[in-house]
Amino acid sequence: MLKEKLLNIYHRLFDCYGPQHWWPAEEPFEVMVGAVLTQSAAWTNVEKAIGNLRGAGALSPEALRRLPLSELAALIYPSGYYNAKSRKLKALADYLGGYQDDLDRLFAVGTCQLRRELLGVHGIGEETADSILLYAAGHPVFVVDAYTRRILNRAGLAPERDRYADYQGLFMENLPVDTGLFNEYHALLVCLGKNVCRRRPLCQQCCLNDDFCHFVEAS
DNA sequence: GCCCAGGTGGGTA
DNA sequence: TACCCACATGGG
Repeated sequence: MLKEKLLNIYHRLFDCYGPQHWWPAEEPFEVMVGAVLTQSAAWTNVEKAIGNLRGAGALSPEALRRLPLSELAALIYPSGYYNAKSRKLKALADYLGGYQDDLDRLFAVGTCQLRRELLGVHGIGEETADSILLYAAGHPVFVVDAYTRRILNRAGLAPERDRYADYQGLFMENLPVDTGLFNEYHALLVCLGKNVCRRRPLCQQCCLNDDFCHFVEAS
């Protein structure tokens, strides 16, 4: 029942919005940087920050390690929380140094161990770790973000406990464990979240007025 | 001027 | 474990 609902929602979203081609980045390291910078920030601001990094030739672990903290903060200024995020990017770059910046080697680490390691890095929490696992490393883990929670709650499919792992389990225990599916599904949820009730949380009123019902409640 | 965006870490009870 | 708060820019 739940399996069918989740798959139904996915197919409706895909039919409406089409493939999302996530993550919007040119290479895995850019995905990792973007995953940190997008924390509680609008993606348009993140794009500016990444553009600054690229323009400064700072879009590599080695360059980030070499760059003074204050200069890094200045480059990522548009993404907000620039002091906090510059420290986070330094921590990420330091961590990658332990793998000689060899991302292929890093991504070859088992999913569970890699996730534990990522969570041990300052500034990488569950969503950021999973975004890196899925969109940079290609491991089949489902990413849970604010949109995912809101939409699931609105659909009456909220798990018993309001915790990251419980939302994640809902998808991973009821869908085929498939990187491509998880990639597209999460991207489509974000797309729906941005297109519906953009200026406010999903609510009773908007459910009556927008196309949210079309995707979720009718599933 | 106010609200919010693809969160996380640290402190406190 | 469960809250609370700091962290900050830019678009609607």
